Amino acid sequence: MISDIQTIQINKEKLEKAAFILKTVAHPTRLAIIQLLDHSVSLSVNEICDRLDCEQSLISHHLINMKLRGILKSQKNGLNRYYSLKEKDVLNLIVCIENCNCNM
Amino acid sequence: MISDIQTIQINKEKLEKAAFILKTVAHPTRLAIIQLLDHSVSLSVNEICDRLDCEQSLISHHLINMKLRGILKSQKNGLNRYYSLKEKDVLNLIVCIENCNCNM
DNA sequence: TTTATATATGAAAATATTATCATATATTTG
DNA sequence: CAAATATATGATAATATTTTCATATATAAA
Repeated sequence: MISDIQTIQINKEKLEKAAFILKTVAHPTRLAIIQLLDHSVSLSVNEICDRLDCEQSLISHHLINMKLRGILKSQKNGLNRYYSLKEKDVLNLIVCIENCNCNM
Repeated sequence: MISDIQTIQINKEKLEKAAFILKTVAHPTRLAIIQLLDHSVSLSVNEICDRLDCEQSLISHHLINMKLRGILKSQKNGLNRYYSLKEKDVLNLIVCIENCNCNM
């Protein structure tokens, strides 16, 4: 089938999913968490709080949110819960943006 | 200098910029606009409205916003204003997400 | 110069996200 | 078991984003 130049199929559902992932990542603190986790196997909530100099509850909310959205996974060990990247793929996003010359 | 495993330098300003670009793109309608523009040299506001079945003023807001943030550029011709991608690089973001298996 | 058309603007309303705080829960240790 | 510690939870407040609507502006055409 010859596709009409004017007719680009926009898959609404796909775009919504994409936007959803992007939104999850589009926050300085959450990007920072992703970077931290990229450099270690896993980190406890408190370790992340310390490194980012950020309040426990706020970090917890972010972590749970990112886990819920499929970007992180976690594992409990004693008192601690260790979070890690579930999808290393998200790191590509960060590389993309860094290479993106959107001049601001 | 030997870098400490524990000490990953998080560049706050850089992350804020990255989050800013990501936020700009993290919206279904705006992703759709980017896709449309990727497939044509440029499109007028009305053309975009029609294709996305979306109200003029809303699209206009989105377009102006994306232009302001360095993702689009525009050119006026008579009554129309034609928008186009300023940075083809942003398309990589979309490819990244599509390849990202964040399971949701 | 009136009329029609395309786009922009700006305020207000609707909605979503993020941060804060107080406290709950779970686990470990003494 | 009581105390200490790590994390989670949930309500609320603070902010930010998105949508809507009414209208302004600019250009073209009759």
